[in-house]
Amino acid sequence: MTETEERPYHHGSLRDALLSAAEETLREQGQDELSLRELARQVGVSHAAPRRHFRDRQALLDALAISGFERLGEQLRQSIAAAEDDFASRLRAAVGTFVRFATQDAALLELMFSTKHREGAEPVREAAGSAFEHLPQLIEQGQDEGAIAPSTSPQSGIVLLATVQGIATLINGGMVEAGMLDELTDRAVEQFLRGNRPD
Amino acid sequence: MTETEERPYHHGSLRDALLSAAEETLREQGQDELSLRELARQVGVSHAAPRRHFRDRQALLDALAISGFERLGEQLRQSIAAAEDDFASRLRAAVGTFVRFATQDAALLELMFSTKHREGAEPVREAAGSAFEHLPQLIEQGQDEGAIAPSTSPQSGIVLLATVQGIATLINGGMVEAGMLDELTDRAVEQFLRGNRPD
DNA sequence: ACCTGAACACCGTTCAAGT
DNA sequence: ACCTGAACACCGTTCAAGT
Repeated sequence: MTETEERPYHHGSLRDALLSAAEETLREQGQDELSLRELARQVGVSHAAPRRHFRDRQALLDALAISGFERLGEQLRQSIAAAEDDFASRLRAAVGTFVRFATQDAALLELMFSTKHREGAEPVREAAGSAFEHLPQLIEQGQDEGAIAPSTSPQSGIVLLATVQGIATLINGGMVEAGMLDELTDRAVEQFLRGNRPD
Repeated sequence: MTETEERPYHHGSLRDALLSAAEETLREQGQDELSLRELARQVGVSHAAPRRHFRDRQALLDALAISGFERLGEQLRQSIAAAEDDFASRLRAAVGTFVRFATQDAALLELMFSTKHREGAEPVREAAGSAFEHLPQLIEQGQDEGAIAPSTSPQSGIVLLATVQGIATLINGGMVEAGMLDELTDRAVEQFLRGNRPD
């Protein structure tokens, strides 16, 4: 739909053009179908041009993961800000946002949490850290409100995060019916609240 | 280490030979490094020979995922059988087994729960179902023992499953330090038990 | 600085042909 | 039935050269 319009690149924003073409391909075709040469073709440059901006295919994938975390972080921030001020409302909003993001962009989720950027991809992990940076504060708020026990460690937040990621993965992989999404996430939140409630 | 011994194949067990070579490559090099041609070379047949047993690369990946689920299911069965008879012991044993499997074979875990076999890979999902088939019974046992509430639905089990998968994914992807593994899984189990306890 | 074109080594997949 | 060898179209990556 946005292929051969007027080519506003050729000099300006090759990097961005490649990235957004890649996002689209990732969403619609999956990671295996993502080819540097094909992207170059779509964007209208030679196959060697992307090299200036991404040293290799993995660098492109890393960049996609990073922009994914940035987008997710932004959405989390917004949904928390838009929710009621109490802990439970904010938590539910954040979890809902994450799970929606994760199931709407399955291939991207997979890429973001992939094994690939294990070594040498510090930036990806930093981006992941930033996306979830408000989580500890949220836990604190819950403790201050008395919604969860003061003994609740920040690691309980990580466990909840893992749960949501896992639910999305099970659904994206087809191991669990998509219709169960809401029920499972609701249950996960309830379990978290009950499992960490005071006294 | 098992490359060029005496080649006991050439007729017999090409399929098995390819599969086990693939498992090794997957574990040591990752999915991207997995090439049909290279496997054929390792096993000592022409590059077109694998075609007889795997119609394409995806079929090989599916077969790897299936054998992964079979192995995981077997390990789960054994660890449950070897544990004390009470619900909590069995649950902890099963969760520990899953998490160990998942972190020792990161690339395989990723493949097993991947988006790839979404359409047309019924066998993979069946294998996944078999691997976790004892989970509902385990939940029932917990209810019978009064360890968890009678209202606990089987879906709580899925949530726990998702949690463990998620923890492994976070660690395998380097987003969480590997040293936190035990702490996180313990916390996940405790939260599950507290979140579903009776009364 | 940014891009091109040719070149290299490697894929997955297909197909006629061999045993 | 099972495997081979050649062929096709496609990669990622590199590098000298152009503007």
